[in-house]
Amino acid sequence: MGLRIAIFDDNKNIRESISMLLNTEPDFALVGSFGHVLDCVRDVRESKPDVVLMDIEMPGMTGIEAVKAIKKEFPQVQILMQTVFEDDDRVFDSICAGASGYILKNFLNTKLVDAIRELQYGGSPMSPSVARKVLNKMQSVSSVIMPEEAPDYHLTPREKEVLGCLVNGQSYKMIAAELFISYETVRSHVKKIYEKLHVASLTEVVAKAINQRIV
Amino acid sequence: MGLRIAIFDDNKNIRESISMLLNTEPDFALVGSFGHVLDCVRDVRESKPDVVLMDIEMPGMTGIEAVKAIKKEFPQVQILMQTVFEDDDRVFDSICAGASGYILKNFLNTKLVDAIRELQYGGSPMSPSVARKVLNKMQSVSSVIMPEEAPDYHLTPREKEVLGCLVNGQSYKMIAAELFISYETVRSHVKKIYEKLHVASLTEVVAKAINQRIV
DNA sequence: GCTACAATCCCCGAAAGTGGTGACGGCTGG
DNA sequence: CCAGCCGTCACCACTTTCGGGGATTGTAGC
Repeated sequence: MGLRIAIFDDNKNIRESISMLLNTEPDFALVGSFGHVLDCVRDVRESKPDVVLMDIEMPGMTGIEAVKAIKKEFPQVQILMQTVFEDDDRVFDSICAGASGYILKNFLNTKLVDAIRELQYGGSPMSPSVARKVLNKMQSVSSVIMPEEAPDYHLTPREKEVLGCLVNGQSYKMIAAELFISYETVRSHVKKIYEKLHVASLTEVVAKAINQRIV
Repeated sequence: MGLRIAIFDDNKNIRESISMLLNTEPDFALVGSFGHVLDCVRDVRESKPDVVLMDIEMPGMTGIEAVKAIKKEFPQVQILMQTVFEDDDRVFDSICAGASGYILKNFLNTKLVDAIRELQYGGSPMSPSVARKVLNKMQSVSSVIMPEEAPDYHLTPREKEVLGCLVNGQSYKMIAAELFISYETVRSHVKKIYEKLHVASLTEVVAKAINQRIV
């Protein structure tokens, strides 16, 4: 049984080149070749490919949106992006959209078959230069998702509970009702929280709590 | 001029194997070979490598911490992680720590020299299987850093400015002073913001603004 | 020229939050 | 057993925010 492959590329010559490349591999079956992505979901549904080659620069809907749409309907489809540029943001966006590999058009001839094989075996082919961009992006966002050791403010469990309600935008009254305590008690907790977080207003508390992931 | 390389690996045999591998390349210079990372910063300072090969499994300080320490002092040093496992989390942690490449020990013989060359040229060598793990991680965190399509609330520039001050915990008075407008004007803007964000209190505004990165 | 809207300003009454101070029971560790 | 902390509640005086109005200027678009 062969590997079913579909191409999306607005350049007819490239589609034909790829087609010829794939023909050299006996177990590769080209099941679709499309010049635009406007009907990409339907195209994929009908051609049922295992692997999709997607040009990142496409007229109409961009290749990245197409990836999103296809991945949403057919999560198991492996998508290999092909592009002439190594644009940082688009590499990143493609990955977030669900692309599994990234190949430069300059290297289609020499690398395409290998790349597809890698996809087949569960890898993510990408050139080291693209990988570098991915890593850079990753490092730049790691500070966002890991907000350098959050200082411990020694909040008691109850205080954390109140804090959680605050960041949900609840008023003292609402919190009192939810926690089955009096309005004044909520105030007491909030006052303690103010002291411990060294702030003086609700907005500061909420901002600090969210930014430092105390919630 | 050659490329200066240092090795950190607790296995003496591996260090020697690598040493021999590197010797086959005339422009590679092994400037350090260390069995532990306890003095890694000092070792790097003294041996001044361009590229560091770091074993991820090390006694005492872990290789990942070592990467962090080295990168902090010498950000320009390229670090290639080597490991026997393709552990998702550690791959991810290494990248966040600042590693630039990832190579499996099984493939040291065939890939090491190529990998170092890639590093030299500004790439990030990694096997497709490792790349896949990186991509997976990336996709899983993308939802955190891009919290489901941020709707556009059509805030005017001025409103965004006020909103920015709010999430900094400033009171209306302080904002008025900072933006050189009257207290009442600040109120007007805030009222508009309330309408547009469909909220009814400052805390909700702050929470929404931060969580949806409107700031 | 008219409309739309951003940006500025104003007032009032009601609601919510802030700061300080004090108090009570319960539980824990020295 | 007593000091210390958590969690609970209360009162007072004060500031700030909220939710309705309404008003003016200027600018951009039809």
